[in-house]
Amino acid sequence: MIAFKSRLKETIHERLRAVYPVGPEDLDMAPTPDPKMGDLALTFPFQLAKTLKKAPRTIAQEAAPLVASVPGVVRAEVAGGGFLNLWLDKAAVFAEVIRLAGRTSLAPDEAKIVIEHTNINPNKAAHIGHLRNACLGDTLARCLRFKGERVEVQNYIDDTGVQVVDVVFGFMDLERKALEDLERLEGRFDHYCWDLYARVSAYLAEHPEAQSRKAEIMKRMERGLDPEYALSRHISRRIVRAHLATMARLGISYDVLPCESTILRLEFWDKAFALLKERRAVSLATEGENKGCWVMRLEEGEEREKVIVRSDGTVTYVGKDIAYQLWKFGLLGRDFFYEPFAESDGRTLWISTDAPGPAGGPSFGGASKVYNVIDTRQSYLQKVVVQGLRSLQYGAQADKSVHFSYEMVALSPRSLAELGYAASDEEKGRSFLEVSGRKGLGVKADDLLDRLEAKARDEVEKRNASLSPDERARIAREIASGALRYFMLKYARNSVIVFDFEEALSFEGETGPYLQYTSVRLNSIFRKLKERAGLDEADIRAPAAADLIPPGLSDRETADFWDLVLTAGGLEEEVLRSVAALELSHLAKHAFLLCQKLNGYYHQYPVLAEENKAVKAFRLLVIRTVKEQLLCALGLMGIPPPERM
RNA sequence: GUGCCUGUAGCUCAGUUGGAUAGAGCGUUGGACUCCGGAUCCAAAGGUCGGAGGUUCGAAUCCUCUCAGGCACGCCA
Repeated sequence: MIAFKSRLKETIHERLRAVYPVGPEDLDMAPTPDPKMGDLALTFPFQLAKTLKKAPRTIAQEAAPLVASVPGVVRAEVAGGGFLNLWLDKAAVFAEVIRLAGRTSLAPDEAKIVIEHTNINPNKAAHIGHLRNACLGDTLARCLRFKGERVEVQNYIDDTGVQVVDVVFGFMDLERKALEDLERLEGRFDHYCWDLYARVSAYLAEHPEAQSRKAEIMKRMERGLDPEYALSRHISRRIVRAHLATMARLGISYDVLPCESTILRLEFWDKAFALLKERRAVSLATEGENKGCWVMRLEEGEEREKVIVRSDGTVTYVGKDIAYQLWKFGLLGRDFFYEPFAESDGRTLWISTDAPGPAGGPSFGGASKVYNVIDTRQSYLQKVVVQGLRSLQYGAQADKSVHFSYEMVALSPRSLAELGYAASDEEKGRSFLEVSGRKGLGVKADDLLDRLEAKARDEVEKRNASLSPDERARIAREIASGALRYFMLKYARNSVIVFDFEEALSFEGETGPYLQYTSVRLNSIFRKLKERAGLDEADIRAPAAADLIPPGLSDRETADFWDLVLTAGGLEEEVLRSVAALELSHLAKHAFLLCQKLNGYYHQYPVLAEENKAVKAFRLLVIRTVKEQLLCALGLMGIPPPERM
């Protein structure tokens, strides 16, 4: 459809260019507000009115005959103050949509794209905020792959001491547990640490003197001394596995897990630091409050500078991030070593190590474009990182460093009550509250998924009692996953999601299960088709373009069919728009709209009961084609389509 | 204080980069053929797009001012 439209645009431009001073830029083709007014509206008469000193309407009238004879256009008419509206050749468009249904004619723009997402600190369970990150990142990856891009997904693991030291402290001092005790702990380990982490935070607030003990643990961890080091290693690795399991419930997976500990041990920073000094991107502050630090001057604003290396010689977070970003682009001249960490669907997930393993390991990074999926609160730091690249004269890479930012997931007062959280007076006055790991305040990803699954299981049981319990459980998992993924995608990224259980647990209206239900209903039609007529869905053949639309189809049905097919054909365009704006809610809304139209269509026009054979075949072809587009859209959003539900 | 983001129906949100009569979902009210599944469909009610100026053929969208809310600005990560 996108190819069809660009061919159309090219031809129109060629015709107009002969007569008017129009560039391809002036030639926007927008949908009309009402299908009665045609399919596409050209607005160039307005743009030309000034230079030609003619009324837009006159220009439109003159241009109409030029445009009306373009292949694919059946009619052109002037409307309003100077719009030139086009009616498209329905059969030709339908034929194109059938040909490309579920596929794409798009081509890649990049040699290789790296997407970094999820990035949960390995000290506690994943919560709803992390889910938003992972759903956005995974959907972006799917969209880019659909477009034909080569995509590598990285999940960065900050496994250094600072992240896990609180939990180590908790196990050692508050719980008096040794490594063997941890290994024997059953149940969800990350959930256990969630509670422990909150307890430690509360304890440290009450007992400031314990800070020195925590510092001591930290030191021993950094020196690799047991039992502290062994404990921290056990905790972080086990929690990473728990996070992976949580994300797997949503169909989210990764190619590689680069670890901060490896970045340090392989001295990525030293290499980056040498580069920064060599190219004078950082300088040693000799006076002022940053005396003794290596700082980077920030371009924008007044003379602000950011500390990159502290006066004690250690590197800050931003410094490490610059090194990591350089590596992603293959600019560091160094690589990690890798070893297998897990297997899923026959694919190996690799984790970075500091020592070479058996020969023939993979290699990662070296991208031409990098997306970092990180919430908007880190905008400032991401800007500094990009500026670091620019200061190193890697302007091209700086331009291709994209911060995919999004707003946080916060908790509604109702959710707080449901979680049993006692809000302070100050907190009570607010319309939402931020998730806080320190306070143990938040909705754990697994808990939410569990609740969704339980609810879905009830519903499935009501409707599909004849299915086996295993089957029902599988369907419930798919519904839970679809509900959650759609929920995370439907909001624009700059909108704070004020999390509310009732909304998140809804299966009606604009929800994932609604989309899934649409595809299930279609399955049902095709299942019955097979039973009654022995005809398989895949065997529905499209006639030649001239015979696609049966003669005598009512005007109303023609209009409804056309609306549906135009929407279905717009998927590619919608994906491009979503990726360009990093606004994946476009894709979500589009899929929802498609379902609304599809549901309305087959409700109004019975398929199997239709007696006119030509009309019946036509309707079958329509819903089969649209279903393929719908499945494609669901796949892009990672929403599983159950066979029944 | 500086920077970024947000303000649209009772509630939660869209609004195709400036297009024609501002749209969904939830909630409310009223309806749906022994029909392919009611997690569905149809209909009604509900709006000075925070406010005031400006830019032009045309503004929810762009510019200025202003009000309200959120976030960020560390030798934490």
